[in-house]
Amino acid sequence: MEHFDGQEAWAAALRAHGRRVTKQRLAVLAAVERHPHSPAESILAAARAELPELTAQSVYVVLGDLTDLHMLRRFEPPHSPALYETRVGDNHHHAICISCGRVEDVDCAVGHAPCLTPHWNPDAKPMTIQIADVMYQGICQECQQAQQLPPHSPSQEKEK
Amino acid sequence: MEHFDGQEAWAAALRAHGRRVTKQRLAVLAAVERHPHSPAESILAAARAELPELTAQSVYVVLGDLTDLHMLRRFEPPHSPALYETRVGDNHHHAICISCGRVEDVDCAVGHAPCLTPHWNPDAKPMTIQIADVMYQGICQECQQAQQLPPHSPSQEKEK
DNA sequence: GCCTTATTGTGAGTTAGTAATAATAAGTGT
DNA sequence: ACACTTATTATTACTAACTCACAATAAGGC
Repeated sequence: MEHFDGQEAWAAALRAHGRRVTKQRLAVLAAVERHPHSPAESILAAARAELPELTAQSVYVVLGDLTDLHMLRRFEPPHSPALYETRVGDNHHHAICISCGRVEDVDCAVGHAPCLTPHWNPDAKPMTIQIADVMYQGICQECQQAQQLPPHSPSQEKEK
Repeated sequence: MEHFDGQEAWAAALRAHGRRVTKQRLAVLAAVERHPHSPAESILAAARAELPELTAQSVYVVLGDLTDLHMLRRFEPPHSPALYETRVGDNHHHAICISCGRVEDVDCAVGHAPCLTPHWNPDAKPMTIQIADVMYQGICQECQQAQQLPPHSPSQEKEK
């Protein structure tokens, strides 16, 4: 298997954050890396491929802790459980298809980090902004085509 | 009571959308208008002030339907139930204090609707974007001050 | 290898909803 | 004003996605 270097990199990052290196954490990190934008349940399923005795509660605990450490990023699309990814620190955004739920990464829209300087209303008390989570919601090309098909030639290209 | 005109305006809007004008819907709309950025539970409590027999399930149904009609706007901050507001159609954003949960409205950052044109990665399939939900997360001034107090003069200004 | 304490597992409990159906009442026509 | 049709609401389950308390286990320093 070629996941030795990834393994080591994650282990080093964990130690750097003062965390013990456990197979549960490594399995979760590997699963998130292989399946970006996944909910806890899918991460559990993926991680169990290499660590069958892993429990759901451990996944929740590990995901929460690693998110607090900023080793993982968590975001919550509307009408969806929380999703996780390993791409952190670059202030990128997400586009979600409201029809099929597919998620795409989108680079920060306005250069570096202008998203972090909102225009406050005169009467608002400004906050110190740490992150700007931008969630684009729309319809992906596939779902658009599926909807535009004439009503009497249905359910043929819906497959994947 | 001076909520006659508001009452009538909501009633007209409901009719315009082909919905019947019920006291439940009017109570929910009035409650959301008076308590912007509120979760379903708070809206229920507020609406019951004028309509005690209203049920939680009705509030969920009404909120969902009115949101679909775009008479209400719904957003889901992280670690929070969905919040509702009557300010719709102006593509404004929200800033949430990660410490106390307070929510502020923020006008659209870059003029009119540039938030609606993300920069797609070369290999991504662009979606047709309908809304861009921008969620600024930071720390409000009050929470900031509370945190910066020296550790040995605690819990005095936390009260509201 | 042993020992301390972080980490994980076990099992129950909670929040924020959704779903199915029966009861009610808005608005239309008379 | 009255009846009637059907949207709307109430009632009652039921579920998803977590959270919490505590017992069992195992990392990593000695």
